[in-house]
Amino acid sequence: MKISQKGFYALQALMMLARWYNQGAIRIRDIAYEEGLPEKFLELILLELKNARIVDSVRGAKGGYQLRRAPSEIRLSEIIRLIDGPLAPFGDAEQLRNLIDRDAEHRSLYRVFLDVRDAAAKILENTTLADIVQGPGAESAKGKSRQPRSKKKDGESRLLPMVVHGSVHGGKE
Amino acid sequence: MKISQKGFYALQALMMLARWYNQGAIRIRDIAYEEGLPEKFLELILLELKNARIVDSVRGAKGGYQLRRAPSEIRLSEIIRLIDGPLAPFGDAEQLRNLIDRDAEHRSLYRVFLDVRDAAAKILENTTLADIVQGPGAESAKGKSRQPRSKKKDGESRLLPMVVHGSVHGGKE
DNA sequence: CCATATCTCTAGTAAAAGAATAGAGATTGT
DNA sequence: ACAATCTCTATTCTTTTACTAGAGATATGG
Repeated sequence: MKISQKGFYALQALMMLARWYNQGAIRIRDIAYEEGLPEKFLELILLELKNARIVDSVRGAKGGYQLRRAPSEIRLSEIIRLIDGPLAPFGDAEQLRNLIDRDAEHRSLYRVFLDVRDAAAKILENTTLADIVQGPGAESAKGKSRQPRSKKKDGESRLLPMVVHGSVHGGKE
Repeated sequence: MKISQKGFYALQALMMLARWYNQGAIRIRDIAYEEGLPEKFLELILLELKNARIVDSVRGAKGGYQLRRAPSEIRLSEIIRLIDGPLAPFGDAEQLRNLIDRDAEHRSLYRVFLDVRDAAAKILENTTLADIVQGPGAESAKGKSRQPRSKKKDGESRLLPMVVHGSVHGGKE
């Protein structure tokens, strides 16, 4: 199993959305800027995550993206499988199980591959976005509560809006 | 970590060499034929394995390849690292450890990646060629002794020589 | 010592995957 | 209406993967 740059971008973006869970939609541009990702590329990634029903979009002005489920309900395995394919280091789990049954000559090698994939799956199935972020979306069993995030200074993003005329858009204010 | 076709070919070839451990050199052509691998490609792979001191070659007529160490001394991790790179699903272990120290924002994600790589490493470091073959090279602690291999019928390979005028070349007869 | 078998080594190449970029279209807020 | 956003299709550039080709070096056997 290999996590591509794209897969890593997806995870970064989702971590950010998890931190802002339940606080309204965030624009692609802001995610790209904050995480330092190529905007147009991120666009495609978010679209893919949307089609996979992991995130939701709000279109038009004041639009953006948000998680469709709680961070604790989104497993890393799901994201990685979507973007980068099977967790197995060679082929996929089903294929490996078939080969273990049918190919006597290489059976034990395939078994090792399957063991590796099971080990990876065990970790990634049991880790959710909530486990790897701190912030609104973080209340799982495993996050040992690390450093609080640093405040960003104000640019033109909607992420830390001035209090001048209202709070964060999308929050049920 | 992803095992490429090339990596799989390497493992197949080495498994075959392990089965024939201490029984003399085997020609590229025979390995390719027996395992159904592209000969010229396998040539490059074996060369790489040779430069990495995993196999040894005998040049000239009656030449071929053989393992340089006992199958029980050749770990799958070594082969996979050589052909397909680091076992980590993203970057490599050292890089991940650095990022865990320095990148507070993504620390816990990197930690998960490192956990996955450690799990894979644990398996692959502890599995040797002896564990996945049956035959002369198989005497480890874990192989649960599976089916004996099927005999091949005689073509023009040196693998099952006629007893007509001498035994297998390279054996210390 | 020549012919043949075999490994050695350097190039090349076609296809796929990876990592974006571009731009027009659809929707919504004001 | 108009600007801000997401939506979607296409295109491009680079790297990696998976080979293939062929000349060179070396050993064996006769």
